Amino acid sequence: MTYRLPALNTLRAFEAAARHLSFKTAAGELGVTAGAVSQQVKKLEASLGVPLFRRLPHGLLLTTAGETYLPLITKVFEDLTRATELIAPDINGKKFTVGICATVKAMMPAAWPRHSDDLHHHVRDWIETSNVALLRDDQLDCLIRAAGGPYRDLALVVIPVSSSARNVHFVCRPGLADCTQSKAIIQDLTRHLKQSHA
Amino acid sequence: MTYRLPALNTLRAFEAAARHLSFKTAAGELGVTAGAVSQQVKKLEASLGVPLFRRLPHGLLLTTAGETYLPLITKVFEDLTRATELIAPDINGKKFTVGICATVKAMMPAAWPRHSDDLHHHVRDWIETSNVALLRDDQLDCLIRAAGGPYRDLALVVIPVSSSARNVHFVCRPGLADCTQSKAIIQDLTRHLKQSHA
DNA sequence: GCGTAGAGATAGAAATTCTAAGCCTGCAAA
DNA sequence: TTTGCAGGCTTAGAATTTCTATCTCTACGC
Repeated sequence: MTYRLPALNTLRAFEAAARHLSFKTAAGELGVTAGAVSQQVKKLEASLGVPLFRRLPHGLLLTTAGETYLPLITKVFEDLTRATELIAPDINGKKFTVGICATVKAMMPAAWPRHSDDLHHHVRDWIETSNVALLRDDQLDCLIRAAGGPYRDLALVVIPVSSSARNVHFVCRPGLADCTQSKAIIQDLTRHLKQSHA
Repeated sequence: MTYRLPALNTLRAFEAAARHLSFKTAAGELGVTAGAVSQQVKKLEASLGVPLFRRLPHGLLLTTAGETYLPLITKVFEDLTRATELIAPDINGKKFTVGICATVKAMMPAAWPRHSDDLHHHVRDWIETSNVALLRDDQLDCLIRAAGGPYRDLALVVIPVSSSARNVHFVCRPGLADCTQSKAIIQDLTRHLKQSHA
């Protein structure tokens, strides 16, 4: 039972690019540069012997083959995600360890995050720091800090702060940018920052 | 829609190792060393946070998690193979370009392979050569030659030849070792060699 | 006991993948 | 028309990942 498959990582690039019809956007989702996605897709097309995209000067279109392939590949990734969650719930479900810098902490209501609706479902620990390196070591799942950067290969969500204060940055590894935990934290953060500085 | 998945190539290693309950055999199937498979599997287990195998001094057992995971992952690879064949039939179906060395050619009946049952379904071209390098360039899909080697990262099927003659080697890239084409060629070769040298 | 088979660790080599530039094309606003 | 931009392509070299080669260790069978 030998499978003759294209390189698996190229499929990841294809799937994201095809969903967004853009190498650049896909690159953002995957946390790499557009050139990397372009190369991966080209490699996939070469190994299949079939073009998957039509490159237009301004964007992408799927070929018929790509059109056929996309939903099948998406389903494969969904199945894979489900299978993985089944045996390793932690991979998507584990509570976050969150870093937060003193500046932002000072901007929040005194009782936060203790009084936040259901943040405790998503967060295990709060650590006062602004050290981005901890994200790369997996010592933190995300970091909330005053605007800074650049963060290179990390994902950034800018949380707008009205009035004079500097914006707040939510930084994490790209894969974690829109998981449940990140979304919950960002939403709560946004709401409180709006109230405090209205 | 960001998937949080383990590294995809590690799944390939897990799937093969779990099917064979052996890193060594899996390594053969994948065309790498056992150490490489061991490392990939360890990486997968680390990223899942769950052990998939119990390592015994003489072999492997699946843990409950591994037991659950295997059929799901196998199905993913099957789906992937089907999807890929759908848009790129060539990837599994293309006819082989076969190299055969003069020595072996001389051992075969004069009319071979012309008179072989249905080898023409599987072979596009026959080229007289014994140059293994052509396999790596994809100029050949497989090579039939007098015993030699080692072939390093290539797969080898030894075709036993009775009596005094040297064995015959069927060499190809690992992924092609047991696809339809290879099997058909090996079977036909074996039958004729047995007849010629009985 | 002794030989062997298979898994684990590790250092260095090999291969893959990513980035960083610069290029090119067409759209859109001035 | 010109200028700015957005997005894809290409390429060299850097960074990272993966593989090999070696050696060690444990149990099994003779």
